[in-house]
Amino acid sequence: MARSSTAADGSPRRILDAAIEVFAERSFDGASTRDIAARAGVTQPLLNYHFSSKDELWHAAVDAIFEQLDDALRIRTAGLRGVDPLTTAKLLVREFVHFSARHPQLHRIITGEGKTDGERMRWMTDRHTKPLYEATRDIFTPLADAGQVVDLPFASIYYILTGAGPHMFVLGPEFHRVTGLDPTADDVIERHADAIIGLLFTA
Amino acid sequence: MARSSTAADGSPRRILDAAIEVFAERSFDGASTRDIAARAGVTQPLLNYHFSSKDELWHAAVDAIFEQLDDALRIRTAGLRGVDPLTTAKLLVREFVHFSARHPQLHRIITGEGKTDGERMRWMTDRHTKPLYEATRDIFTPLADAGQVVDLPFASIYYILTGAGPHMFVLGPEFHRVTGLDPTADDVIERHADAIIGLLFTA
DNA sequence: GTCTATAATTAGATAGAC
DNA sequence: GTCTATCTAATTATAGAC
Repeated sequence: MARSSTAADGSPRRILDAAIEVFAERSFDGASTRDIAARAGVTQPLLNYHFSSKDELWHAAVDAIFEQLDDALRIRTAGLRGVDPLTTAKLLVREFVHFSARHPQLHRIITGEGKTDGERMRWMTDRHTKPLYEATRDIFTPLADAGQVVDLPFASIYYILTGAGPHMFVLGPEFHRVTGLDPTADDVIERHADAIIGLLFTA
Repeated sequence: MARSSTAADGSPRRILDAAIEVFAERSFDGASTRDIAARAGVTQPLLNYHFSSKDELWHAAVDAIFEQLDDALRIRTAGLRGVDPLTTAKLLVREFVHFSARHPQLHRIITGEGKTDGERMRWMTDRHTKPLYEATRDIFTPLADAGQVVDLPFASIYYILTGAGPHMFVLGPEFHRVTGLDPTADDVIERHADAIIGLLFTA
């Protein structure tokens, strides 16, 4: 079991949590190590002590946020042995929407890096995004064969799910200003999960 | 009629086009005015001559890219007087997906700024995003009343459309690496537009 | 209108005390 | 393990020649 952390641990953990926040908000170039250090309550050179460079800190932060997603999805499926694949898939999609609402940092980082073909994008894609894509495909393919999922190529389904699911939370401040709704409110999150599930599943 | 530009004009226009590119790729903080100047083929102080600061250049770039969207949508609806509202709405959604594919910069900038509650986010939302939201709502509301649109609150529909529609193009490099598909290929774009329309409209 | 040169600030990283 | 002090490089913006 891995630390999901809400802070409280030692300096490395607090630095990592602050790094996730700042990298998500400002992207890699815009994030300053001084800002990260300030939010972690430590001085800036301490980041170089625990993580040897800004680049390595970024990699560690991305590992940590993806690990939090993996944990959330794994916990959701644990002890679901007898449940049918369709119900399991819907529960996973619901958990994914909930996670995106509670941790908009993940998709903020993904959209910050996935748009340019650089070293960081390739590392993140090979290590995290592609395995997630393939695991999701393995769950959806039998359902699609059984006609229980909307009839679209899986690539479309995946990018519709990961686009539509987190978007209102990624743009939380904008969403609130435009609609007057609170993207952190339980009923808004639940209704959005219902909407995504209703769109993607046909059974 | 406004310049849609593919470059070729004077320095201010070339600087603006380069600024859209770089702000989209690296977000505001990560974009350097030297990089923008280099891509525009001018020296860095010239940006301050034409646009007085990096901040003003950003505002001008955002106005320009939203103007390009407005132009594309306006041209699409021009001379569509006799066409019924449902067909018009579908054509607009299709045009929106096409625009997002050809100009992923727009939603790269939106996701870069809409995630933090700052001065730029508020300006962009009040001036561009909210009016677009309201115009879209005016088109969808009568269709929803007639049962021709999926039965969801409009806020959900809008953030599903603007999340799912552009996402594979915003993450173009990642999408290509994960799926092997080319997000600039005409058939990929067309099929994605079909998918979005199929999901949102019930008639 | 566009350039070169440069000022003022801030970035990431290192040295060394404790 | 954490700090203060500081180095070097890169940032935005300005001054002034042409």
